[in-house]
Amino acid sequence: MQSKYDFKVIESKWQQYWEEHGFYKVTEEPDRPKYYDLEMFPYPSGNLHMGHVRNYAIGDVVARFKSMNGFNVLHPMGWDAFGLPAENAAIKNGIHPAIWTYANIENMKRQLKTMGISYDWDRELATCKPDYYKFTQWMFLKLYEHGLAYKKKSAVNWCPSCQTVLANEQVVNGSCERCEAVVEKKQLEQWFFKITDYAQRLLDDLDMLPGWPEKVKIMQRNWIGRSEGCQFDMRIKGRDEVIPVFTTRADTVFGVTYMVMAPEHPLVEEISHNTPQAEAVQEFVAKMKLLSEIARTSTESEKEGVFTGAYAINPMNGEEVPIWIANYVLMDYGTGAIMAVPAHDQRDFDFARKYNLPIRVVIKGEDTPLNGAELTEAYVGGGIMVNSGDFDGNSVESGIAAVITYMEENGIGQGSINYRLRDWLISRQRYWGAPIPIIYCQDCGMVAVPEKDLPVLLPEDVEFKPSGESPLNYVSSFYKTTCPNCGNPAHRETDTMDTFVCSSWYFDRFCSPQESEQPFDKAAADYWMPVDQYIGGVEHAILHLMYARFFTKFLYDIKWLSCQEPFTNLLTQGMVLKDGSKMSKSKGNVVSPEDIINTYGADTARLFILFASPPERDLEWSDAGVEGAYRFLNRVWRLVLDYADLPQSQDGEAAELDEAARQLRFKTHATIKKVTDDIEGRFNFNTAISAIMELSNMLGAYRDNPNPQPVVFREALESMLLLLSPFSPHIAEELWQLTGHTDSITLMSWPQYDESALMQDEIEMVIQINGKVRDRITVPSTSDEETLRQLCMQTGRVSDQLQGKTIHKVIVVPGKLINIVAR
RNA sequence: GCGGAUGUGGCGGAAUUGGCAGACGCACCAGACUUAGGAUCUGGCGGCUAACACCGUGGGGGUUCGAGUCCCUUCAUCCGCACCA
Repeated sequence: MQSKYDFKVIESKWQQYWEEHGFYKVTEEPDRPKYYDLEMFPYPSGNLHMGHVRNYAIGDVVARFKSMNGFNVLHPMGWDAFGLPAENAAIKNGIHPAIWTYANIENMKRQLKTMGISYDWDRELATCKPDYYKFTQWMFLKLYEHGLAYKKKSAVNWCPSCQTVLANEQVVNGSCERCEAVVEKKQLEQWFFKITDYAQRLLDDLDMLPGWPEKVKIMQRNWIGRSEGCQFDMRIKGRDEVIPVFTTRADTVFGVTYMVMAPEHPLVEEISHNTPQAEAVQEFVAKMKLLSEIARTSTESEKEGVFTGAYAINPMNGEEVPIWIANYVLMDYGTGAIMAVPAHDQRDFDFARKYNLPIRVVIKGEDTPLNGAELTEAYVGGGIMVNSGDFDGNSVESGIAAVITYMEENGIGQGSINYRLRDWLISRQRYWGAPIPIIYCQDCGMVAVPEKDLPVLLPEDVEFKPSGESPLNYVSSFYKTTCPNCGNPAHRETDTMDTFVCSSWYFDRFCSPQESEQPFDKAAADYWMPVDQYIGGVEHAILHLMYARFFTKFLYDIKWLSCQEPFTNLLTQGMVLKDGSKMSKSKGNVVSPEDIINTYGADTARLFILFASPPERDLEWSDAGVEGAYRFLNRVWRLVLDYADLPQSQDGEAAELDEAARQLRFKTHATIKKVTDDIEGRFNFNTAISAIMELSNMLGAYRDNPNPQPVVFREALESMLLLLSPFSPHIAEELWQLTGHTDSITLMSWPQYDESALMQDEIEMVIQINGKVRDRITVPSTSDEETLRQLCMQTGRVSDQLQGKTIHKVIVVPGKLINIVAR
């Protein structure tokens, strides 16, 4: 016998077998329970990395496990194939993004296939293919039709050195991730999706997702950032305009001593015009414009501002207060202007102290001074309203309600809710994305491309240069078109869509990826959706998962989907680390999955990565650990080959089991139970694998038994292979065949444990004295408490320990321990 | 600053409901087989001990017959958000 099993031969043999027999192809079967198991599809960067391996290994265990448990499992894979790296490669190396992308997909698919994952490759999709992005454009049209896609002027990240717009993700600490130039803000006409219309539902429905990690839900809640308060108008002294403000602290409205507008506020220029402040205001506004978003809004940067020369009137008490502009007020939250209450808001307090603005206390807490000058910091706690006219005496809570009611009754303002969530900017001035299907006609204005004209195809012959504009601007065959309304000359929108748009509905497409007339077949989606288990990195906790939820709700509203949430259960896997930090080229600590699979095989790679750590946690890569996994599979190999010629299992029980056989049978069924619970209940694959190792260890020990009982042994061996098969499917298939089976192990049912095998006649119990383990006794499992009390006193060690002590109490935990409390 | 997570042998980790701390694996040590071993098998392996005992889950305190697990407090590391009115 060879000392090492030949994984190369075995793995390619079974991969070929599965493929030839169409093992993982699925169709809707209304009579069977479905299970949609999905891993986040990758960006085709060119090579699989360990994070992918971990992601897909986890997903494959789930798929194979569910399949063996009778579910009709949909387990597809595809490519998030639009995106910047392809275009950057084009700029740098002169390779067309499409060629680069498809070559990468080819290579990654090849690598993925060597992993032996149970994908239905017939459903493979790539978001950059016209048959896919046709429907990404369809999604845009539907949103546009329902008023949820709109265009507005907006500040975007602009890299002055690359001469291009950057996505938020490409801005690292205020600088361009590629050239490290400081990113500026630039005003551009941009397309947005009105995700804010769904803010409340996106927030509320998080409660319908018990299968999501609490961490992710909290992050989404914070991101949506709902806050309740009220909005009211401040009149400007001597002018007709009013400035609306939003506050969560209506109870402090009598403490307003100034107000602040964002420097970008549209009224700033108006109100400072013709005042002595005009010049200072213009200077300050100009200065702010030059700053990056980070430099402008960071908590670290000092608060700065200037007086506008204008005054506002507090509608509650008629007081005039100066209007300032300052860096700490943001144009895109609330109304872009605030009432400032320095006594009860730390930011206002800091600002007031710096510019010597008055501070008036209107909430009296315990031991807080009533004189603003004595405050050392803003008082933000609870207390009683003071200096607030008729409202004095109210608590913070009742005061907020009372002030809002008063405002509503007197037409001053009203209760209002604000969200931190912003609309989703989907425009990209890039080539390698789905073109936004809009046409501009001189006569008709903005016209949506009719559905029948989709897809708006990306032209192939394009010149790539970093110009700050979409390369599509320079392709006249694309740019120039005719108006679908009037037929006059018109031009196309040249922005393409953010790739997050493409990934917001791909899980729907997987249900029926061949559809050419519609994005997906409703019946198929009704059968498969929602995704039962979604698995991927936590880095997508907010953006991708929020956008996908938004799309799902929208598709539900327009009656294309019947589920309101796309992902019932979410597993966020940890990172794969090497030497304590993330694998990266710059650190030189990258371990290549392809090398590992070549050296040890896919079964070993999968087994190690699942064994080393539970899935949610970060995983420290260990070459020695991989060796260990490989050794284990070789032990299993030898163990099975040693006994491959055992007789087939017989019906019914073996006549009489000796003690060793009973123990082995107990272990077999205990392992089935443990592995099942670990996979199903909590995805703890590491402990599931360790349980299989224990069973294999016991089988190894049993080989020395002079009187082995073949039926029990065979049951143990076969159970071990079945339990191992979702983790390391190739070796399990091969050994299953070698033990005389003709059907693939993939088609077998998951083993069921026999409750009666888990019954033990005798159990070991721990005896504690005052909580410390002093002895153990083996007793019949049926012993009653009284018997146990007596038995435990009789052991030598216990009676020694009890010398000279009085027993106060004896606690019996059935099946576990006896604790004698003695003093 | 706010929010979240984690902290257990030399290492990765286990202990699921308050009940034997350290399963399983790695590394290491000893032995067997062997011309040989970086293969395989057997045994050992938290600290301190000759042994008994004692100590031990980041630190301190508490609840309990009993705490890695619950409560209070504190430290460290990591992640997310960050002037959100």
